Amino acid sequence: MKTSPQKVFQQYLEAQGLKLTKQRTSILEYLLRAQNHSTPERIYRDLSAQDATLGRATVFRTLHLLERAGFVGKILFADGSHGYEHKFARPHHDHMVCVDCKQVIEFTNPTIEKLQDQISREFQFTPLWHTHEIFGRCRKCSQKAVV
Amino acid sequence: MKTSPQKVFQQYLEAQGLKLTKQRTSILEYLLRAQNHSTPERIYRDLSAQDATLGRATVFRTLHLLERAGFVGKILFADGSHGYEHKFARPHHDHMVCVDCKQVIEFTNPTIEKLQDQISREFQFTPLWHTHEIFGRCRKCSQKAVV
DNA sequence: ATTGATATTGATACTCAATCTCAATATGAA
DNA sequence: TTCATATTGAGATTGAGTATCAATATCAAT
Ligand SMILES: [Zn+2]
Ligand SMILES: [Zn+2]
Ligand SMILES: [Zn+2]
Ligand SMILES: [Zn+2]
Repeated sequence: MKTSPQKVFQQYLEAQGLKLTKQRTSILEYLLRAQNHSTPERIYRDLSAQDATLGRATVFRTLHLLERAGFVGKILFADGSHGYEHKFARPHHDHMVCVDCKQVIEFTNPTIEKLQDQISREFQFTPLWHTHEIFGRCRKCSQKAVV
Repeated sequence: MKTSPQKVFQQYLEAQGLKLTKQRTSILEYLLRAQNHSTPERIYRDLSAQDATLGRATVFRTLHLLERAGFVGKILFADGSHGYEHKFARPHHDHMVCVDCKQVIEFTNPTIEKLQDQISREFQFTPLWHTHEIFGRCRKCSQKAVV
């Protein structure tokens, strides 16, 4: 039995008494397709090129819905803006963001994750999620920057 | 010989060919005084209560100036907004932010810091700064939330 | 202390992302 | 097919942050 993201989303909506609409499907599939991290504005621009009636509000509403459901996560950019990435069949990871070329490198470090839990426990803090981003210059941009 | 934050700021401005104004001093001192992390809007509201002529733009400009100089750092809140904290005579630290009462707990973990450098090295990434925030519920709010 | 080049300021207008409103529409259970 | 209700999109609105620019403050040189 195969559980596609679409199916999982559908089941989530059903469980919440919400409806599956073509807009929601279309935004979900955009995120599944996307290589880089997508901004709301970019999603809106790209999708409304296909379907001119798509509303900006729906894009924001759907992203919030997906975020609440835990199907997408935020990524912070160096300028303070942010984008989204889907979390279907992808383990938790954090980001290194190049301040020059905006490239995003994903990393995972089990030790850091464990230490975060340990620190939380020390403070009797109940962790729900975290943001861990290293800003700097990627290999290529580091070399250029020396010049 | 004592170097007050004010003195350090003054010297920085001088070195940059910038001028020391009463607005800049006043914003710096607000940050030094502040216990909690201050938002631009809060700073503007509080300071303009004293000096009704203070402009919003000056608050933003000064915060950016202080940030560029490395005298203040950002803190991210759970709703995506952010505040500032001064960095005079305070070692680097990261944050745990309570999603209920908004309380901010500061933590330091040398192992995590070292691991970040190590990861960066692996990717030949040159780290400049990082944001590491754990969102969740503080001790008090965790207890309430069980109810 | 006065002068003057220039950095700074604040009022205002503006931008842009994100949200709100609400009438029209789509969904899906019955 | 029906119909209660969840959803949508156009357009208005908010709110944080920025740009403009004439008036002002700073500070180094006199
Ligand atoms: Zn992590
Ligand atoms: Zn790069
Ligand atoms: Zn740190
Ligand atoms: Zn709390």
